[in-house]
Amino acid sequence: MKTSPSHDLTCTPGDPEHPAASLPRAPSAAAFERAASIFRAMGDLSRLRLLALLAAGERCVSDLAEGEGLSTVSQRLRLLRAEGLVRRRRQGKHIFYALSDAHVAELIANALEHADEAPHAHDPEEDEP
Amino acid sequence: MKTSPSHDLTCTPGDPEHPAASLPRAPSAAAFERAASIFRAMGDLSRLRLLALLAAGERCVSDLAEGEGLSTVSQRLRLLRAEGLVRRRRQGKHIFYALSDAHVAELIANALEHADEAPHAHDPEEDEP
DNA sequence: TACACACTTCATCAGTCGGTCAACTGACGC
DNA sequence: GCGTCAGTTGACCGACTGATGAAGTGTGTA
Repeated sequence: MKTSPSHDLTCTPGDPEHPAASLPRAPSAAAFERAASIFRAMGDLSRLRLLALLAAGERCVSDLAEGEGLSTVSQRLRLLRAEGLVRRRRQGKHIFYALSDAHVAELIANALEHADEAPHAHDPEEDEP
Repeated sequence: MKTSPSHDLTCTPGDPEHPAASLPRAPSAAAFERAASIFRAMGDLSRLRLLALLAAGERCVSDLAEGEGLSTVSQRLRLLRAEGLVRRRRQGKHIFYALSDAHVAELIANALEHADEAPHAHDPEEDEP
C-alpha cells in the first residue's frame, strides 16, 4: 500500500487512524458561517465569562458589570445578542439577560471539558518525530 | 428562593425560567482562557472549514490547500496546532494533519447543529417587548 | 414635571488578526 | 553533490475588534 499511486494526485494518506468522530453530514456553507461566527463570539475571554455567568441563571446588566465599565458590558451583550446567544427581557428599570438556548451552555461545557484534558501544548517540536 | 438577599445587590431576577443546562461546576480561570482561545481558533470560517475537512480524515497540506495559497493554509494549520486542535505527522515528503482529538469534531458538530436551529436573528428590536 | 437610575448607542483610537510575498528548511531523486 | 518538491517561517500591511467616554433613551419615583 505504500506504492505511490503515480497519477497527479498530490498525496494520499498512508495508514491514517482517523480519530474522526466525523461530522453528521456535509453541512451547508451558511451553517459553517453561522458556526464560525458563534465561535468567534465565544472566543473572547470576557464574553465567555459573561455567558458562563448567564449559564447559572438570568442576570441584569449592572449585576453582570460588577466593577467593569457598564458600557463595555452592554456592548459585549449586544454582540452576543446579535449572534443569538443570549436573550433579554425588560422588567421595570432593569433588563435581564439569559442564555437564549441550553445549546449554548452545552457548547461551553464541552469546550471547558476539552480545555481541561488538553493542557495547551504551545508550539511542540513535532507530534511524532 | 425569591426573597431578595437585601444587601447592596443591585438587582434580583423576578421569575427567571433559566434554560440553563448550567456548567458542571465552577471551572478554573485557566480553563476559561483555554476554552476561549479554542473558540477563537475555531471562530474563523477558513479554519473551521479546515477542521471540518480533517474531521473526515487525515490530509496533507497541499491537499488541503486546493487552489488557495499554500503558505496561508500552513499558517492556519500552525495556529490550530498551537491550540492543540490538530496533530501532524511526517511521511516522506508529505506532512499529514489530523484532528488531535475526537472532542474537536464534537464541538464542531455541536455548533453546526445549533447553527442549523437558530437562523441568525440580526438585531431584533426586543426579544420580549 | 423634574429627576435619578439603568442601560444603550455613537465616535474614536489602540491593539490584534489574517493574507501575501520572499526567504528558508528538509526529504527525495538524479 | 545539486536541483526540486513540500512545507514552514518571518515581515509587512490593511482590516477588523474591543475598550473608553460622552451623549441619548426609557422607566420609575418624588
